[in-house]
Amino acid sequence: MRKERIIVDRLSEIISDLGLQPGDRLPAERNLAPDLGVSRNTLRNILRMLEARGLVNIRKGSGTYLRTRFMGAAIEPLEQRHNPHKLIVDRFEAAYLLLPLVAEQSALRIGERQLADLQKCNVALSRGLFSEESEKVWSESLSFFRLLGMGTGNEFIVRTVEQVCTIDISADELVVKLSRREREKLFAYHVKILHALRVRDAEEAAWLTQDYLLHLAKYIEEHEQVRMSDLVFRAIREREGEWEGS
Amino acid sequence: MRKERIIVDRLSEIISDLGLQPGDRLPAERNLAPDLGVSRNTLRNILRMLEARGLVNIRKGSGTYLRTRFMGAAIEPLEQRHNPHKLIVDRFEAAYLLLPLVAEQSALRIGERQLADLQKCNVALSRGLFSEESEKVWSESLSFFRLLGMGTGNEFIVRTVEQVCTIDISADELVVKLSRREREKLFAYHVKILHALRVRDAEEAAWLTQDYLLHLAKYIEEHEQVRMSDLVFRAIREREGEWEGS
DNA sequence: CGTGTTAGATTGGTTCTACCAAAATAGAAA
DNA sequence: TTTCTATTTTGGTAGAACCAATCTAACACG
Repeated sequence: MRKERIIVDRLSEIISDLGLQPGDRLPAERNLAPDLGVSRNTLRNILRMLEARGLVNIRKGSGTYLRTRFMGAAIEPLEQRHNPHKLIVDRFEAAYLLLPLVAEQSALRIGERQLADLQKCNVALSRGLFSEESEKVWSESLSFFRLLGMGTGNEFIVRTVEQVCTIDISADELVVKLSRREREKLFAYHVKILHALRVRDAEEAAWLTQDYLLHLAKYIEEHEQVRMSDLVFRAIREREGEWEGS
Repeated sequence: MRKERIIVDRLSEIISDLGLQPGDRLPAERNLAPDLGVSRNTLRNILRMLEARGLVNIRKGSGTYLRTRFMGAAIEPLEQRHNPHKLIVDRFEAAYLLLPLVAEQSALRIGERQLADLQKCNVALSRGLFSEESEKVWSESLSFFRLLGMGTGNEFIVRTVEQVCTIDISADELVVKLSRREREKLFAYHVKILHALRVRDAEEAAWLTQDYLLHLAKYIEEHEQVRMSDLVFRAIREREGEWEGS
């Protein structure tokens, strides 16, 4: 993935040399590829990636158009990792902030079919509980929140959830190993959240989602020597008291 | 984009026919491509897209591994556009929900350099106010919020803001024409938001951001015959009272 | 028997060339 | 001027050849 970064940097230079503004068309692939020292095919992969991130706008037969001049900056955060765990820390912070809102809206609008999908997802999860491949379980758990996002029916919210709920194995991302007991605990949240959605209790759904995330974050802090962001850290400490009671 | 959907569906069938579970390796690209009736090249693009969305896990020299069995559902929402304005409606709703939180966090952590970037952005905006190219002004306005997102230093939040603040010209997206007076009004928000960031007033930054969005949403409702989502619609009506006073 | 090494096969990644399809453009005809 | 058509430009797909990381299994050694 490092190679792509170099190419995007070169591309940024070219864009800035040409003085391209948002909305302008950038050179055709056939001309651009040699300048970057890669094949057209590889360039296309990169442009597709940039399109997925909304930095560029590809129109068949017409050209590829620049959407924002802050291109380097958009890729930049990918390497500011002073902390090797920055990815997972950022992920949890973003999830802590955004997912409860998503759950709240989802509770208000989710349809029967989507509730059924969530049900299926939970069933798959519960089966996974008895296997020892914790990685799979975690990945199904992410699917649950993806489906939750779809419940809102809002395309942009779905995309946001996708971003937050997608672990990038190709990066050096932490793979969390969960104990059996912990898996059961977390699964209980899934059940409760689904129930809250069914009875349209938006507030409860949001609260449970946040609780789930904080619980998981605390577990990771303890077992993987990861220090969460201040925001999440404080939120965990605040809620710990309530957990004691249960 | 419709073709990709069909192929992903076929792929889902194959996966289910083979009884593949999350974690299993799916057939090699060379074997899979013919079964799907596409070239290996095209298949690779699709697999890359699925990887970006976290549905599969590609390992060079080893194979492509399935991560979740909910594959078809992940592509679905992209085509439910009964309402031609659904894109902009969804966009405003997502922005209304998410951006205030982003502004709040940004106010707490944004650095001097990034504040300077925002300042530059505002200067560019104010210059644009006197030209008649309202489209570009709007695009700079989006840059403002992009930079705001970067102020949080959280990679995932940045990506989220990118999604929400990026208009997709290739889709049939509405291009908003703003009157001179309206542009000045909206620009005033930029100045106020930047000031709030400078003095680290998180609450004020969040409130102003929300206000800005609702103001703009109301304008679009009136001038473009767009009916915003219920959530945004109600929020506008609630806040209208406060606007009267000013 | 166990273990480390190595050669070959497998698999994703890249390059190259040719061609297809949508879009933009220029020029002829009305 | 407007409208239509032919041409050019541009992104999209196809298929073959080759590179590089990985895995596999046979082999040699202790």
